[in-house]
Amino acid sequence: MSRGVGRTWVRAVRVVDYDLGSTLDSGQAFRWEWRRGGWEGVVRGRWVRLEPGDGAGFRACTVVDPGDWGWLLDYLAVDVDPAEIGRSLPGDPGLMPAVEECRGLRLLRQEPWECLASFILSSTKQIVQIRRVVGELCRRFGGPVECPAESGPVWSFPPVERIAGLEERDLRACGMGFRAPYLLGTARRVASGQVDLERLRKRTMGEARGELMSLPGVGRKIADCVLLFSCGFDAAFPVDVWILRVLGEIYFPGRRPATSEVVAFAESHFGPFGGYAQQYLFHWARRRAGRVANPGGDGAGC
DNA sequence: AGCCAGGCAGAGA
DNA sequence: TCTCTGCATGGC
Repeated sequence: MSRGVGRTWVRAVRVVDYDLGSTLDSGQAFRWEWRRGGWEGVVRGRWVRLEPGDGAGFRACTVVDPGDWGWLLDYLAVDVDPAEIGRSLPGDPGLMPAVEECRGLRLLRQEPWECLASFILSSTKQIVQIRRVVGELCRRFGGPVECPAESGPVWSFPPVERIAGLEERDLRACGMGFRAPYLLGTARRVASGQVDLERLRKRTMGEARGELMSLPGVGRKIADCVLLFSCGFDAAFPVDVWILRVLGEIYFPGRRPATSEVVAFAESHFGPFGGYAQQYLFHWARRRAGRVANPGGDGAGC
């Protein structure tokens, strides 16, 4: 619920090599918006504003009591050390520019349902379009989230039970087309308790992937996105059209490898932090192609 | 105007 | 197992 009065909580987060723009606007999450010099979004049901700092961190603001801020620091993965990841990844010449330029990018620890639903809606859609459909889904079926008047209104991501209770036409009205029955079918399976998204992170990556791929509209790529962006499996390596192209350029010059070949290669080549390599390459390739606005960037890269 | 987008599922070889 | 196709919608 928007309101014009009320107090604000502020926390200075001290962290090096953290770039909010490349983290929040690299196609992992679809709800963050750049407004008046800060990134605004909803994390664990709370409205949050994040303002870039002087290079040694950033500033976080909420309008409800944030407690110890642990929920936000966990979501943003501020505990992750990019230097350790850089040492773990292979020193391939073709990979190095992406690793160096995207050092400040973190993999978020998102809520599984929002992540899964968003990526079901992502298939053969451009990121700008995914953002629009997800926004429409929240506007129609989410609940009000308290925020400053000048930032609102803001809605939560609809709970799985809410989506499960809708009809296919309600979802199609959001502009998601043929993905509507996939989202509805998955929502109903999750809401019924047949699949427990919260427990996926406690299982092996292979088990969690199999569970996700049993859901309608979820294949290998979308399953890997959920493993990587919400379950903490940093070795997961989603292969989409961008990654297919960029890995083709670097590792398969002169031919066009099949997706299955690239998936198998990535699985054995990049190691325990392969997912970071994947996101570095994805963001780097999209930035190179001029598909990232990069607001608030310092001009020095990602 | 036409090609393509952070794919998936089903059919046929 | 691999390849091909239909699927809604809209950006560039």
